[in-house]
Amino acid sequence: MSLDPTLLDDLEWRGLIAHSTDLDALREALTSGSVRFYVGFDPTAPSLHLGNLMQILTAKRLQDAGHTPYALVGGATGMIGDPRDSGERTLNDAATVSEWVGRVRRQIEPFLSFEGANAATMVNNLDWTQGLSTIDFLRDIGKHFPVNRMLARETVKRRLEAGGISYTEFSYVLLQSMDFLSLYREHGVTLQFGGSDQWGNITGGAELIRRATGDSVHAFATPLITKADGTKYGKTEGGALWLDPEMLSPYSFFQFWLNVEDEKVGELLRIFTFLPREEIEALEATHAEKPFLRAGQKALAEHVTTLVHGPAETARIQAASAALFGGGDMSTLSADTLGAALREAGAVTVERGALPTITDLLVETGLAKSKGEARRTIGEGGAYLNNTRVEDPEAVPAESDLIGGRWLVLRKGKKSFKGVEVA
RNA sequence: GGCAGGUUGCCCGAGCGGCCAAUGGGAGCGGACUGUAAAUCCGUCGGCUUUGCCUUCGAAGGUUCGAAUCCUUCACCUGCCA
Repeated sequence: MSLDPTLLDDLEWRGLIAHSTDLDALREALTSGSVRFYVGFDPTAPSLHLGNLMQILTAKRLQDAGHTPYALVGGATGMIGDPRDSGERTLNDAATVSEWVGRVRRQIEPFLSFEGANAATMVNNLDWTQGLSTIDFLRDIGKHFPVNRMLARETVKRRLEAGGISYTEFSYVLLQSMDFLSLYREHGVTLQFGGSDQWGNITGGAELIRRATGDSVHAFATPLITKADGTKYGKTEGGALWLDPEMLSPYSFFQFWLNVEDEKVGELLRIFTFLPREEIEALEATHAEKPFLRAGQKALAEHVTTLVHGPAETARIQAASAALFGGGDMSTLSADTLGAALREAGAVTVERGALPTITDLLVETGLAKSKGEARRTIGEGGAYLNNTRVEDPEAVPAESDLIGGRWLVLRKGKKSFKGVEVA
């Protein structure tokens, strides 16, 4: 595999480097041979999410440019949990963490190539921590960490002000730093990157390597993506923006990208797609001129959904979105088209001849969490059957409402659709 | 270990015996305006068999006609002292 010398320029142009160690030294390393690099993922949930995707794609960019990935899933660090501002984490038990390790691995694998000269390797930090004795850990690792430096870290400072931090989480940085040292010694890994919230842990590792071996290694951090108003990204009605289709339907995933704010489209295209620079700049120009076309959002939704859920699924979602958001008269749609669309959006089946009220249907489809909420939605004028507003909470759909003889399209607000199939 | 303060709905935070399903802000949800945007404005925001009923104010008891509000015990958190 030949090296792509423009890699670092491309990463910088895409805005993927928020912090870094000496960039000139890194550039030198990246152009003189295949650099072994690592990026870590802690199994703190059964699925990875939006923020992790940025790291996965960045790893793929590096591999595509000829460098060698070590993808670390934190079976050990996941047992501890890195400190975050929202306070002390609840510890997960070993069985849970171990199951999540497997799920996270399977999510990462499709993005990397495990063949060829720069094949990727999956590693688990449990492998080099579980046999380590406390005394060895304190002598070999702990000795290199001045507590005054650890206390000065931003997250720790904030936690101390906001009510304290346990020794467990305070020690997290030692574990992650040890990972870098271990991968450096065992595999010759000389570059680590991660999210900017991990920057303290990442530099901790680089510093540990320097103190323990005298060698200097490379690191960079990707930026934290925020909405235009500065708040955190990655929320949908279902919670975080999960990559697992069981936890967030591909349809909702697609919709998330399609609804991205105008100001963020360019940034997200650069970070989350592999489109070349000229194409992204052309999209941005189109977008600036005619924002109402939302060409940027459409390209973004299509490309990212294809990366995560595949081209076939993406095509189905696009057809579904077109059918549901096309407005107008739904009764002209064929039952097949509509059925496919509604299964993407989510659908429930009810028995023919025993149709429940609109209120009950809103609850059954999950559009409303309780009957009270369903009634409220109807009272607010936010409930629609086949694109027609429903005003009576006790209304029952008629046989003549069934599209193609078996489908009802239930909508709450502007964007939430669910199907009801009468069987 | 001692002393003091705290624990209220998704989050923050009022309430300090009846007028409390509980002020206010944020988030969320719906409507209007739009481009399935942003901003703004309006409404809504425990549950139900909904002119009423049921369950909520860290947990369990108690006082009272009546408690989120008073008392007791327990749990957890914070600060100061040791």
